[in-house]
Amino acid sequence: METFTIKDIARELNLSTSTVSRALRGSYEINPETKRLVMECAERLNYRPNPIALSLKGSASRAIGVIVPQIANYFFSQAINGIEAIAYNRGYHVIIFQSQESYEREMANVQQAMSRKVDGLLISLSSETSDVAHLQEVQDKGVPVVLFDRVSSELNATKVVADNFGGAFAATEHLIQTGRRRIAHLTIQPWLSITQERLAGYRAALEKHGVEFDENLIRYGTFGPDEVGPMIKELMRLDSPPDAFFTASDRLAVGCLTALRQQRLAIPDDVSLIGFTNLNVADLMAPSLSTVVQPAQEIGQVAAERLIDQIERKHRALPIETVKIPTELIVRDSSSRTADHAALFATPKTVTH
Amino acid sequence: METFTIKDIARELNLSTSTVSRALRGSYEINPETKRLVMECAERLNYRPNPIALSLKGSASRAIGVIVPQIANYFFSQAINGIEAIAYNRGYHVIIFQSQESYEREMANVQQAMSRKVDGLLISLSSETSDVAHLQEVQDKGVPVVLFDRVSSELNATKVVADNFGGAFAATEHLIQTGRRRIAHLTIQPWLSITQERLAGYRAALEKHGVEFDENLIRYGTFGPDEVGPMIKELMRLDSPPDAFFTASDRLAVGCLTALRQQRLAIPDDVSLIGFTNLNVADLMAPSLSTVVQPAQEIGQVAAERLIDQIERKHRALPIETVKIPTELIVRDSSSRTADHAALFATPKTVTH
DNA sequence: TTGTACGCGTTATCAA
DNA sequence: TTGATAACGCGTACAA
Repeated sequence: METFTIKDIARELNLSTSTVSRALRGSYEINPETKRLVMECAERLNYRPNPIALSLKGSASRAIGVIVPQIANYFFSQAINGIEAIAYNRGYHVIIFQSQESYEREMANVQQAMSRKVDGLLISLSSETSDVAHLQEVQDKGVPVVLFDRVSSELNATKVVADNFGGAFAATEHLIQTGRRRIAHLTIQPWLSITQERLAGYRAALEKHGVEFDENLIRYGTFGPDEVGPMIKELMRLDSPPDAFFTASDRLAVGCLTALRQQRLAIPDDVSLIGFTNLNVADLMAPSLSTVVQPAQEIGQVAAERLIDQIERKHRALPIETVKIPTELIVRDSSSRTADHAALFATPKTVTH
Repeated sequence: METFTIKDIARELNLSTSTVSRALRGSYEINPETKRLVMECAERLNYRPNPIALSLKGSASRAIGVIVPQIANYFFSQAINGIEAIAYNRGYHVIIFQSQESYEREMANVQQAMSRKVDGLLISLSSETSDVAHLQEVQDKGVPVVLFDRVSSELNATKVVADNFGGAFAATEHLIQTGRRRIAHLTIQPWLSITQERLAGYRAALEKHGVEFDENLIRYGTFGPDEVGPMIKELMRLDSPPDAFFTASDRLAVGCLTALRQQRLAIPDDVSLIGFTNLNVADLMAPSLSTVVQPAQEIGQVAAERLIDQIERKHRALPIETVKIPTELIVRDSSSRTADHAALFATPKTVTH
């Protein structure tokens, strides 16, 4: 399976490369018979245009750059899955970069993506990023940018996000409706768009139901595995400790559970509501936890669709908008959990040994 | 942050592009003063060589292709994370392709990677792949190939895999030592290297301890969410049903648990051993399940290191070898699980409401 | 020590 | 309708 160029076809047919090129891309006036010959020959030789040469020439590279903070994160890997699926169907390749939550590295990524002549850029901002000048520059060069999940209001670009407000609202309301009043909210860096939207949803639900908002129950940060424990301990030592937890990530959820276990603390049966996880994680956590499921894959798909739409109709002005993908609240109530748990941990009944 | 070329530097300094090129790559005899000037100017303009032009020129593209069956799979996303980390440190970009477990698409991926002039290829075979001629061709063109996780014995290339035999052996032996004799093994496609190695480890452990091997307890396949249930039901209806499960993937593990729950079947407390999951999943599954943890990230790192070593010392013949990365067996015994579980599901003691 | 010219694969422009 | 040529950015023989 050698790789043939336009030259090979030209030589084969005693034509010039330019004629072959025209025939191949169907453009311009050309002898139908010549065209047929070229197409036939290209088919026979399994000719594929060299994307590198195309990029160098300045035309489309048919590659899109994707910059995420971390690949090894269920949300992002699912999102990338969605992106890749759409990109593949529409004939694009995906070049992946990790910012590792570093602003420096994100800027380097953007430069590298540009120098690789990507046709468009899909990015979820690092947690360190507040200034978006580097993305503005990309746009200024005429390369479409679509933000997803971690977005910035300072950039005038299409954004695709989960309905963070709605998800947080539903989660909080559910907790309130099951009798909780002291709902701790463990979340990530306060300046991220997703953090703010979730907090807003949380507050709105409290307000609607006349539950007092208590700043002491909110914890922000990038918690390492060893930092969640002390934080939980601190919360539980409050005069009026939490009777529920609503966390902004599956990492925090797991950290929270682990901490409670290690400290041999208990919270009421159906209280702990784990927010914003991915569907697979939700499955694994079942039957113990309720969950707001993030539509990771769908976010990736929609973002990729929007980006490619923009790439392919650069001339027309496409509307810049923010697309909100709905979240899903999976509630496991006390009874179902107890039943599940009973089955899982019961003494043997079916098996003898 | 415009992008400057070698030409800009040449014009700026009234030099020819070739002089600048030489100065930049330090090669050849060149006036130290000129070199200094060029370097200084390049620094000032934040010059970055255009990778596209480099690739077209035929020299290194400083990109490596990574082909995996699925990105949205904990194992592969972690592996990619490891790959990207190493690649980044050594100045390479990662272009990702998904074969979606399709042989056709894997071949297309390989072609695309080649036409993007990757300097090397890292691949985990699709489950449909048995013929590796497409990879042989890549090697024949002088492009290094490293296989990881899902490898083929038919290709003479460096391979990086988990110690599947050892992990399966340890897991099975643990089950036997805790009194189990009817250990079901739920696994994936029988022709995959990893499947065979794990099965061999399982059998070796049985043999060592004089436990009879029963073909009826082995189940192969690509089980969808709805297929695990019936399979478990079937197993439990055997005259002598299993008293333990050893599964080859976290998906199967979760499917198995869900099925047991749904069917309200119970197996003894510390019996179900879940094999071959990734560390994060193991965390989530705790406290209920013992686990053989796959060193996904490390596999990715080692594979990337080997590949880049081969890329950068193409001239010397590097040894072709198979690297086995150890697995880790995390055992949760009955008592710890009970304690964990008690903390997690206990009636409230710390919280009043 | 430095400059000129060519080629990598392709497309666009202009001439035939 | 087709062919020759320049250009994209770079490295490198070869000439100066």
